[in-house]
Amino acid sequence: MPIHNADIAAIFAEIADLLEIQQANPFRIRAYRNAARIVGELGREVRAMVERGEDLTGLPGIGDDLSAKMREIVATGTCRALERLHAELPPAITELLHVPGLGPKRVRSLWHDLDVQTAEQLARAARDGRIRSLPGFGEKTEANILQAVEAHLSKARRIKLATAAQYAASLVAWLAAARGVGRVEVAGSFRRMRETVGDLDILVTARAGSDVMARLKGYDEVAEVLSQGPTRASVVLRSGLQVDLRAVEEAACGAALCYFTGSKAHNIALRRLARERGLKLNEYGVFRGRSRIAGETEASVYAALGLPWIAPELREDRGEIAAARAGRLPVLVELADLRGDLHAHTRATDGHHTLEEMALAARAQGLSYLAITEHSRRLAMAHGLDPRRLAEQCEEIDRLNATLTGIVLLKGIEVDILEDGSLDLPDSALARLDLVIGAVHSRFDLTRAKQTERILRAMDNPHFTLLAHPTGRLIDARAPYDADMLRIVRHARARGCFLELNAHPDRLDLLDTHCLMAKDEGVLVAINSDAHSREDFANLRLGIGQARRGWLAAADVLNTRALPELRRMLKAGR
DNA sequence: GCCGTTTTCGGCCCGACTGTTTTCAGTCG
Repeated sequence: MPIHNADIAAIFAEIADLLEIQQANPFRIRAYRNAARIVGELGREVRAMVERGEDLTGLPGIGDDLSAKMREIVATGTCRALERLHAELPPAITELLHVPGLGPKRVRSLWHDLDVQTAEQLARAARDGRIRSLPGFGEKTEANILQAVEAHLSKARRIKLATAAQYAASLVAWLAAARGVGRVEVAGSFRRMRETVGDLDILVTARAGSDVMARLKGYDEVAEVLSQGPTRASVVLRSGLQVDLRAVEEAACGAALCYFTGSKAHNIALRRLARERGLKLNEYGVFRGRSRIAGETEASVYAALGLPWIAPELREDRGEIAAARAGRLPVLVELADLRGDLHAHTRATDGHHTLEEMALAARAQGLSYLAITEHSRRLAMAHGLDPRRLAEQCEEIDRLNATLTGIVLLKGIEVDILEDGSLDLPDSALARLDLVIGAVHSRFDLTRAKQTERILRAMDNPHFTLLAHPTGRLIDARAPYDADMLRIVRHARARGCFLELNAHPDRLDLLDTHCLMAKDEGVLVAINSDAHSREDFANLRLGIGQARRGWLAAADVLNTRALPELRRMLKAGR
């Protein structure tokens, strides 16, 4: 069985959990957690690195021991350190660590004193009133545990960024009207534009005597108040979404925004940097001794640490601090840089609006060109186009382009890549188009070798220009198909093709790590809405967020080009 | 377990809130 990075990351995370329950050295635990994160976010396959004999200790936070364990896992599928821990601790006990409110100490005493090993046993013990008698526990704690484990068993998951945005908007408006409140900022993974968020972290600047904490409690979507103090509070909304609110004075706003935006790993790295300079960084500012030397703006905080401001999307401890120190941070692509959109549908297939309606909506979004790329005949459910209907649409586009101002429609197709790597329409039909997007919509179950070959072969078609939603994953709903993304990226480079970053909120595909890979390999990425209705162009901002997380600058994005240059680039690859 | 302008050992980010405690441990972000 081939070992993927996610497998290695899962083993390291499990070792960290088990060590935590054993109350091992916290920094040893952190080393494993850090390694799990590094491996999980790595664009390259560790397996391939091992096979090529590469030195894994070059990865941040990976030393001799962890690199040996990674090689062991690649070779055997497991590692002896984990097996040893399994012999010492019940296998399912790490699940308890993931119940909110339970940490290593409590899990340990629940196991030792009550023989609780699973979430189900925990719920039963709480219902039976057996937990309150344990030292350090009480009735209140027992009730909290019961509630938390029941919520845990009913699987409260991370929610998609676009969904979180809806909840955030109305809550922000509500809090902004509180007495004595200045700024209201949604921080956390939401601000870092992660594709899913686990909770909403909201920062407000507030004068003394502000009623913002009370106002949060009074929000009509609040189902439960988890904690509440003078400067921070946590509530759960009826949707199950947790909201953490933090209030600070204006002078600490920048430091608090840094702290509350994270990521945790980025914060730790910043604080280490501060210590190295004899400073202290916390959510109130940067301090030399007792005097605050920065904190009102984020830029002042970074400046005090000798760094330029770092965009939130980069704050994942993936090398951004070193890049900032070296003056090599990318100038990230922005929504305003997009000149056009290269993937959209109309009523001709499964879209909801006409050609003209889509064109006008794209123009209203500030775009100057829009490629119409319907599904091909294979997708019968979507009423995909055959050569005749495609030709008719092309004529309609010509007629429309003659009357439209400020926007140009391009002729395209989102053609199915069939199982053998051929395309669902004949070359004669593809030849007259401005661009051809190839997409995998079937047979997600092929082996890695076959799936990869299928896509490479499709790219070999001389008319192929752009690979749609390259991994095929649907966030939280469908895993990516198994394919060698590095080979695909390199083949795109060799063939003069491009990769799509599909901005649909369920897709956000390419992933951020693949954007980095494409950039490293010199392959341009097209940030496309895949719009099926006029409203969908708004999703482009999600794609921009994902691209920024992948360190892309405007020059790394295909559709930041003005139309004449874009046409030249599309032609060059064919 | 990692790492180095405090360097191969001895450090490793920092503070808020809760509940069970009579001064703080545990957990979380």
